[in-house]
Amino acid sequence: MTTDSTLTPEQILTAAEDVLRRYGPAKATVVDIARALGVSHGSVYRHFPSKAALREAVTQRWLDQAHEALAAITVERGPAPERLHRWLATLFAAKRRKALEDPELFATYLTLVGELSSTVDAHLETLTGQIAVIIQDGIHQGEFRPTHVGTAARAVFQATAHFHDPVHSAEWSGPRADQDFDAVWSLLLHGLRTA
Amino acid sequence: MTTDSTLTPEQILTAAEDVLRRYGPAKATVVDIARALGVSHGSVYRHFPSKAALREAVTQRWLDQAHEALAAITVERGPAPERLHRWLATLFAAKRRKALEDPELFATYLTLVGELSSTVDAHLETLTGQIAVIIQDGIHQGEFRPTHVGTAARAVFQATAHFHDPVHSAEWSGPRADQDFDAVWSLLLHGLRTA
DNA sequence: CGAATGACAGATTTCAATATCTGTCATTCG
DNA sequence: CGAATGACAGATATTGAAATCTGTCATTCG
Repeated sequence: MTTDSTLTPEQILTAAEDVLRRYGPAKATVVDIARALGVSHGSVYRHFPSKAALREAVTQRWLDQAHEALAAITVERGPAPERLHRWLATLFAAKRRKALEDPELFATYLTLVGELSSTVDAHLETLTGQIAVIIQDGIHQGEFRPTHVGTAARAVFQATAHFHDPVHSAEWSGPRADQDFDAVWSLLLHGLRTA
Repeated sequence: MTTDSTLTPEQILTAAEDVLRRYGPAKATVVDIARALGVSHGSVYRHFPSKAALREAVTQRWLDQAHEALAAITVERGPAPERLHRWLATLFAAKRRKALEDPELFATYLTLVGELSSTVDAHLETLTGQIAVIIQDGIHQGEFRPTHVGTAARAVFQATAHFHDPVHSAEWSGPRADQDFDAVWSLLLHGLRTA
């Protein structure tokens, strides 16, 4: 049922997302969210200890959904170089799409990045972990030079940070961005490959 | 003479730098700068058309001075790989040093980056141009694979952006930063080298 | 005559009063 | 008895009036 008699965290999260989209991260209040649900704002605090925790949960869910395609690529069996390229291109495209289609929630995410780094750090570790898996596969396949995969994964992530880092989202428009990404990718690919 | 009877742009820039350092970019006013010089604020407007132009000139001068060592490395004759590494390390170190030693002027620069991109773009073009020169030398020396030097230079600059981009200056502390830079450099070096 | 001044209008910033919000909790509701 | 309420205190945000600043220009100064 969509209109259950008891209030669930998921319902609150969805309502919060709507309110965030409508009012933006600066204006959205817990009272607004409670009003959207037809309950008192005290009830919201039964499920989330603070507004910050609620915002964090919204962002977490939004981020997980935005990145779900990446996990799939990670566990594929094909050639690692192609998979790594596709993984990075997908990450880049997902961030760009979200920034354009859902600017209010993207702004919320950007705010979160600035104030609460632990959630973001965890996410970044998940992402570099996925890169590490693909690089490991590439080494097994004989496509990539054997190296410390963790170090290499961090390097690949940071070298492409300019293209997926939300703080640079303003520079992601235009065809130049894709050209630039290809140029960096080309360099990284040669760097990872066996001699 | 330090206390000439006529007001020169250089005097204004130096006074502006002092005021900026003392009050920070948000509080410093043209009236403050004029007071520091013992003149009316109208006089300042004889030499600079606007406050924005004055701030831009201050940042320009500060940036030029911060990067002067880079131009020297560019025109050296030694092996390109070592020079490129040193060039990048110098850029990284210079940014980091300025951020720590001169936080108020660094904040001014950061403000400028956000609002007036043309000056910054010009600076960035100068820097990528220098990278291109070194890569070109490397190709001549047979150290680097022949490629479009402009494209490769942009790629190198963007792949290392995370380490010299002022908006990420908060992440430049600790030994992790140097390790990460080395890992990215290693990847880029292999990518540039001849097979 | 060129360089500097200071009064001025409009734009921006400050500041304090007011309103709203966050988070708590004793109480009510089912 | 657990879930929801709404009144409350302290923190934060909004607002509008006053102060300050930016940029101009007719005038003065050397």
